[in-house]
Amino acid sequence: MVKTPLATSLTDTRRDELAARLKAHGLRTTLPRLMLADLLFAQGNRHVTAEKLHAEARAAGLKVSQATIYNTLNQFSEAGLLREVQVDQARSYFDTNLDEHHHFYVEQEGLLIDIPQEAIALERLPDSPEGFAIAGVDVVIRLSK
Amino acid sequence: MVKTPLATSLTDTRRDELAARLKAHGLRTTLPRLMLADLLFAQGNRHVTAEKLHAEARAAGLKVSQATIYNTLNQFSEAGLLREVQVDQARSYFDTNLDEHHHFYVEQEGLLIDIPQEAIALERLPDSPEGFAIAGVDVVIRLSK
DNA sequence: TTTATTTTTTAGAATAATTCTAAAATACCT
DNA sequence: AGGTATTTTAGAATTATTCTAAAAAATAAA
Repeated sequence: MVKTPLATSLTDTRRDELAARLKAHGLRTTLPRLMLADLLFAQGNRHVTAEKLHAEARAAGLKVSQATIYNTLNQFSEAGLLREVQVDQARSYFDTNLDEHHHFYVEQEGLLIDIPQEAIALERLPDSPEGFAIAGVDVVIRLSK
Repeated sequence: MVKTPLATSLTDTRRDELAARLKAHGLRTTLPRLMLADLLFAQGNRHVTAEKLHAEARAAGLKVSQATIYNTLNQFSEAGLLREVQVDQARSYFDTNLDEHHHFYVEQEGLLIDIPQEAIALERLPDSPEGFAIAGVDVVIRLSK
């Protein structure tokens, strides 16, 4: 008899999909990773902080430690399942949208909104200083009420 | 007899200039502020972290506490003498260049380089979401070797 | 399937940047 | 100079994140 702690909340198909995705990115399939992946990837693109994801996980009945949240977010980022967004030096935000794109950020509410790359015409770009290559171009449009 | 601890490193003219600048921005003239302002504004535009400024201050012979460095950087920012730049969530950077402009950032070296606003053609900008106004547009070009 | 090996998870301590606190020092006003 | 408000300070407190070393779980081997 197999113990199914709460993986019940995932259908078999869903679990298989997510497991395949983890494996494809070199990550072992574990219950915390499956559940966190489900929270992250179930509902279109999202932006989360470690704290928010932890709260969601607990709300969903997953008893997972803070350290695992951080480990998972970092591993997912390194594996290319998430991307870290730099908008607030106080908190790290992780974005499930892997396309090149930009962001609106409402600091007062910690709210991040995607801007598709095509929505901004970044015509001219200055030459990089000697010996450096462009690793990425991030546009953040800061909003206030 | 007046004690002149080390304000000696500032000429009278320089001290008066800086004092006027502080006053114009609603800040009292104190020795720490004068000396830090001198470090910040003496040599064209600069980017500093609290730690770097503290090191410079001590190297210049100013015995100033860490708390004062933070207070001063924050006050100068609020007063509009500095602008905080968001490129690294681990550290706060402060920029003496108040013009609207953008940045190259070399994460590995903690190196920030200004890009004049005109050097980037930000043609189309998307409409802000209902009820929000644009507070600023920041472009960060991340560089690597 | 049992066993051995490697990877994960975890609680809690550790770290690092920054802020807070309340007391001593300094600046400014009259 | 004297009185009041503002600054500075040392050190404690806070917060996000990482580290540690041990227990748990996953894969590989037998």
